[in-house]
Amino acid sequence: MPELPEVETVRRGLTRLVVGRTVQGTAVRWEKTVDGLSPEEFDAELAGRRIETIDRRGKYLLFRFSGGMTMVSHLRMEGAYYTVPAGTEPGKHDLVTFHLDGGIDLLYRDTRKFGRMKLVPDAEALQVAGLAKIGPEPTESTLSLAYMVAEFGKSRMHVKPFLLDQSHIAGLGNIYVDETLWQSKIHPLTPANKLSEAELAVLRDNIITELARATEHHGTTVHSFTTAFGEAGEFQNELQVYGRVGEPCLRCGHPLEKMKVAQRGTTFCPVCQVEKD
DNA sequence: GATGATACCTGTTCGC
DNA sequence: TGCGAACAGGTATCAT
Repeated sequence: MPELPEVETVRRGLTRLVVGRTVQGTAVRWEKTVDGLSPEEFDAELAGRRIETIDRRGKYLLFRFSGGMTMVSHLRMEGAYYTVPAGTEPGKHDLVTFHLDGGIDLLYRDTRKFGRMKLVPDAEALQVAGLAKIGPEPTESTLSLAYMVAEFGKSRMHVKPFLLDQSHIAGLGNIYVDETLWQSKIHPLTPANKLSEAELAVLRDNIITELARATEHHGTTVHSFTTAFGEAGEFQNELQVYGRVGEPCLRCGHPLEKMKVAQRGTTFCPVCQVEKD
C-alpha cells in the first residue's frame, strides 16, 4: 500500500523509464480510473503529448505533459506502474495502457481499482480535490515544530486518525503512523491536543527520519507493491510494529496488540505506548 | 467547522 | 474440500 516512500520510489523509477517519451495513444479498461473523462476523451487529451517531468506531492504523482497538461495520479491501495515492450498483452488488473514512442507501453495495474488519475491544466493541478488542502511534506525544512504545536493543539482528534489526515502532514499512511507512534511511545488514542511540545518534537523527528529511511530502502512491500522496475522494496524488513501482532515489543518484550482506531487496524505496545486523556 | 461513518473494490485468510 | 464472511486500507462524500 503505497505511502510517501513508495510513491517517491515509483516517481524516481518512472522518471528514468518514461520521461522524454511521447504518448501515442492510450487504452482505458476501467472507466472510473480516469476521473471525469471517458476513455475516448482521455486518449484524445493525451495523444501526442510528451512526458516532461514527473513530480510528487504527498502521495500524489504529477505527470507533467507538454502543452501545459498535468495528470494527477493517486495509487491508493495497490496501484502500480510498470513498463513492458509494446504489444504485450495487458493482464487482468492492468486498467490503463499508455502507448509510448520507442516501443514501450506504460501499464497501470490496480487489483482493487481504487486508484484514480485526473487530467487538468498545469495551473489547476494543485487545486485537485485532496491536493488542494494537503499539509507540509515531512522533511526537516518543510515540517516545523512550531507548525506541529499549532496544528495539533487545534484538534481533540485521536492522534492516529489525525496523522492519517493528509491535510495535517502529507504522506503518512497506516504503516508509518503505527511505526512512528511506537517509536515515539505515543498511544494511538491520545488526543492530538494532549501531546506536549517535547512529545511532538520526538514525533516530528521520528516521522522525518522514518520516511527518509524508508525511501532509501525503496519503500515497504506488504502485498503487491513493487517499484517501476518490478523490484520489491526492502523496508518491510525494518518494520518494528506493523504486521508483528503477538510478537514481542522490540523495546520491552511485551506482546504487541492490535485494535481498531478509526476503522483502521492499529498495532501498538500497551506497555510502551501509555494511554493518556 | 469538526468529527465520525461509509462507499469504493477484490484477493486473501479464516472459520465452519 | 468448499463455501461464505471478514479483513486489508486512502480518500471522497455523506451524516451527525
